[in-house]
Amino acid sequence: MKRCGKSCRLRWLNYLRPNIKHGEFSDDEDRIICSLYTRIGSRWSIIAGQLPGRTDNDIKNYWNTKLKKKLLGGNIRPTPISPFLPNLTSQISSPYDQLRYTAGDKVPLHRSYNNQVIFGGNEASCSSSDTGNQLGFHHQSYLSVDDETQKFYDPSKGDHVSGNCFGHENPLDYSMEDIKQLISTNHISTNLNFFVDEIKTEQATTLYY
DNA sequence: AACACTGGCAACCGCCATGCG
DNA sequence: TCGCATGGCGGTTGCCAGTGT
Repeated sequence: MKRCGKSCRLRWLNYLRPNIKHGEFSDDEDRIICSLYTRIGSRWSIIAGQLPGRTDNDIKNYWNTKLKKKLLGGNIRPTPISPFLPNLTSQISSPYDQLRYTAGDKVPLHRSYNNQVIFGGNEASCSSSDTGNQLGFHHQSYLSVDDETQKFYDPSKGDHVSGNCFGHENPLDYSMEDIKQLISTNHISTNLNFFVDEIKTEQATTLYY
């Protein structure tokens, strides 16, 4: 057959295997893919795990060829200016982010909340510390999501905070438009990757979930 | 009709992890 | 512990059908 074992295996896994779903993705599947992508980036195998019958390859192709364009209208916009945020005046502390921001720039798509930066569901706290570190914010505390109330919990206040950065009461509630906005910044996976790097190098000291 | 261009998708590549003798 | 085979994964390539000129 002029095929190596690995190639055959791949063919089986991605195409021939029973119960593989071929054809159009449903709106629900779109939503799940988008939601997970904004949270974990291009971890296709994990995303595929949430979509029975879909393979990682399938989802990767779908994202790259259709979904991304569908969401962004084929136009990946440059980082927009968020109306939420104050000007950055603090010192940039991360060499990483010096490539992206300079003092006085505005930070995209994160609402400043008592010097906290918020985005993204349960990752809010890690993202806030991440982004905060990048941008040189000085955090007094972090926000975490309370599993029972599904609200952010601010330890510094000892209280819950309603809503997410898109104004939804449930911090885990995102519309497609929200996700579209998040992705369009082309910023999220970078943030998460940066944070993962911090974990790897043991620079991260606090992680809430 | 012929050619160029584009988009979708299966397949490939390279790297890393794991299992096993 | 080492070396090899295999598996898993994300990024990329190349084929091909459809579309435009």
